[in-house]
Amino acid sequence: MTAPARPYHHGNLRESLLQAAEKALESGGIQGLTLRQLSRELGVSHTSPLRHFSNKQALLDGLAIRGFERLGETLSRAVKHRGQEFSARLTRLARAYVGFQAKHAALCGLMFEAKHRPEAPRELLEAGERAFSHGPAIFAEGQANGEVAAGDPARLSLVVFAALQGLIAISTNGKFKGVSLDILVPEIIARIIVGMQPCSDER
Amino acid sequence: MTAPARPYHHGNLRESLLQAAEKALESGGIQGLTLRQLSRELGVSHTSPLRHFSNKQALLDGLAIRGFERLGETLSRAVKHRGQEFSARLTRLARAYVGFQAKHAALCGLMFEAKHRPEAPRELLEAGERAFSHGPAIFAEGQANGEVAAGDPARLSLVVFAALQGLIAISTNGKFKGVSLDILVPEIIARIIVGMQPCSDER
DNA sequence: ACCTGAACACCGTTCAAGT
DNA sequence: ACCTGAACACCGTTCAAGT
Repeated sequence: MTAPARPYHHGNLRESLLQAAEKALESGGIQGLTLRQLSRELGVSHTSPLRHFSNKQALLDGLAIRGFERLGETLSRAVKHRGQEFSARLTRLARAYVGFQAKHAALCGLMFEAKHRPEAPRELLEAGERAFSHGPAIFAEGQANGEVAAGDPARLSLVVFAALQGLIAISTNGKFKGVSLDILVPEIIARIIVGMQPCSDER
Repeated sequence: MTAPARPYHHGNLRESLLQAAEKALESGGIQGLTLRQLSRELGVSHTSPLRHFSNKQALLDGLAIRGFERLGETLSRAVKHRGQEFSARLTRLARAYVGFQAKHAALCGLMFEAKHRPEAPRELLEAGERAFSHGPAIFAEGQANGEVAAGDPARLSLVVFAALQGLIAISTNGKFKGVSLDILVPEIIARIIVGMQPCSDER
């Protein structure tokens, strides 16, 4: 029996690179994320990363894909409890989304920038769509319960996520004109939901 | 009479740098924007830019400030006609905002990134606020005409701009799931406006 | 299969010097 | 006041070579 699948000098460099890259991103921004610096930290030669990622952008894409996967898990947990009424679930989802972005600001910036490129790999686009799929899901369930007006759940969900995403983009340091996002998020959700309620008093 | 205020080797390098930088940004993205490359194009030494901007970030900030100023002018033109009804004006404003971002995508990315930094200069933050001031303005006028429900105009405007900003961020290549922003923008505006109309049938 | 080291063509920034 | 040139400490990527 030969030695197990233990690579040459490191453990599994690909995984270590992604972890170190994310740490570097959170602490020093995209500026501090350098293949050579990563190599130094992991004690390998400065060309080793190119064995696992064909270039720097490929590593960034890998980081973005994992980011979307974790975002998806976070949103999934937020909408888990099916017993609640629609507006409560949507607010939980919105808070989870904004919270994730606040916690991983640099990573989220990278995620959307990576997704925007025309040459973005299919895997990345799919990871993004999976992460956002929890929105349409609860809208569809809300419609099934008669809590939400008819319409394409994906489009209804888009309005909410767009508003949240824009709120984050426009705000500075988690605030807009001194008002915390914790306060603005439910306010915005409430305002948008009004336009999505089924017409109980048709005339 | 001595020679007029004609600088040493160039015309006015500061202005030329900003123009060349914006051109480089639009054509090659932030990647292609390099002090040394700019210097080469303008035929000056590679350290000349540092005479006018203390470092690269200062030049990027300058670019962002001008970007916000031009955005403000664009939005100002969009809301000029006071005779129209509120919803038409808001839709024009929204289209102008999305159009500007579509036309100057890389610049807009830079603008918001620059504004997000904790060390962003005061001048930049003020330019940003001025650009967005046209939103609250038409909301206030809409309220004066009885077309919009009561509430802080800045907060009402925020909901709309956040939704637009997020729509741009979430979409890829000007589309979301194959649907053009030209279609989605008025749809979103219409959906949000519903929640802002004054209660004509109070009970 | 995986890693290394020299080499190449770039960067931003500093600093003493020039006109 | 404005610009230059050498120098420093970095980059990403290629490529022949090693185990």
